[in-house]
Amino acid sequence: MKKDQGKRQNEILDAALHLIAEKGIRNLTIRHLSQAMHITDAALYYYFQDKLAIIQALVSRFEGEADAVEDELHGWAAVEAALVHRTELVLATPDLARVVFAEELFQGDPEVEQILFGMMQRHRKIMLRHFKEAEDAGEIRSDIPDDTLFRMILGPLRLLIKQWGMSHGAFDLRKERQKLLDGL
Amino acid sequence: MKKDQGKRQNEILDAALHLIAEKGIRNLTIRHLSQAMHITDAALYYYFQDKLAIIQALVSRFEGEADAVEDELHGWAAVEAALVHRTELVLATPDLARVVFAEELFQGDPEVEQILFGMMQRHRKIMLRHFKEAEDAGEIRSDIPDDTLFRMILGPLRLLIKQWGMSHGAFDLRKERQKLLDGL
DNA sequence: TTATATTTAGTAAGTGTTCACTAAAATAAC
DNA sequence: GTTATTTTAGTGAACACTTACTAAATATAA
Repeated sequence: MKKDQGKRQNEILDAALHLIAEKGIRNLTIRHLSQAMHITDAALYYYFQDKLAIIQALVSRFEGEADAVEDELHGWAAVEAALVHRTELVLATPDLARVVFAEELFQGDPEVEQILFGMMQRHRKIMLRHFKEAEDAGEIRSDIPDDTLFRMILGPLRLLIKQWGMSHGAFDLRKERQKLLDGL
Repeated sequence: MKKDQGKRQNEILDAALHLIAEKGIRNLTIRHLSQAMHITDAALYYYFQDKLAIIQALVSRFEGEADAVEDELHGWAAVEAALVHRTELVLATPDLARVVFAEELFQGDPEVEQILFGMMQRHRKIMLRHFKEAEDAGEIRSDIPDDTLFRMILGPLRLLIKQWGMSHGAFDLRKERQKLLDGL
């Protein structure tokens, strides 16, 4: 169980993500996953301890991708960059669009829920910091509470990505994202 | 199979909603549902043809509640009323908060997906009509495309309700809703 | 040969669903 | 007003199948 496990593990995670994107979390079963990988179900346990480990790895991997923060930017520019980064991430991995903002999918798995919750909190903190900078720089109104501001900016983005995912990429995500940024 | 089936059916739907709100859609099984009702699993089939019928009834019932439209209001007032109505609905049935905007929960059931899609389209049309009226009345900017406007208003509301649901009602939904309306 | 990778063959529990049957209540016939 | 019939609301066992998971044997590659 040594060297190239990581590579194969990633292939498995890709397949897992695809299964979820296709038909929801209920479709992510050991059997389906092994069939998608063209191996036996038992073979999966060579790479992951159990099913939970697969889901956890999936979630963790996403956080790694999502938090490629651009530390050079500040204020409103950083907020914009974050929104752009999210949509680009989704464009690069369309399966993500049907999973990213679907926290309910993992409802019932307390351990996964906790990981997800931690992720959201971290992300929220980063955004709030950017807001503060933007307010100080006079780039945005300062009469709106931070949490409300967070909802007013992230809410539309989430809905946009969700609509795009549900429609299976039926419209131009970049174009709609730009319209949204113009509006905000 | 006649008269007061409706009443018992509704009790079953309440229990079903509760099960979903608790631990996600995976927790809605015939066995769990029958146990929650303190009857046998077989008895459920006295009231519903199959499991799909239960989910369909649940979704349909929600639409009935959600579309209690106030036809007297127009323009921005109607938009505001709609947002208020949604939050009040959620407050009245907190279990809803963990299910309402979680379309992914039903991913994979094509029939349910279609019902849900129809619901969303109808809702969207109603909102767009209100937007048009509000624009004509000069109550809101008219330089933002309708779909973007829809996302900018409904997105934050969805996120707000979702956060409230995930936190199990940890904050004052009415207060946060008001802050949101002030911001918009 | 020795790690690495995968299969075979199985487990116990859970899934939706159907079946034949029943006690009690409401309805109809006499 | 009692008897006969039907409806209501359920039970309990079985069905065919899926779930996550495991131990042991086996093939593949260095």
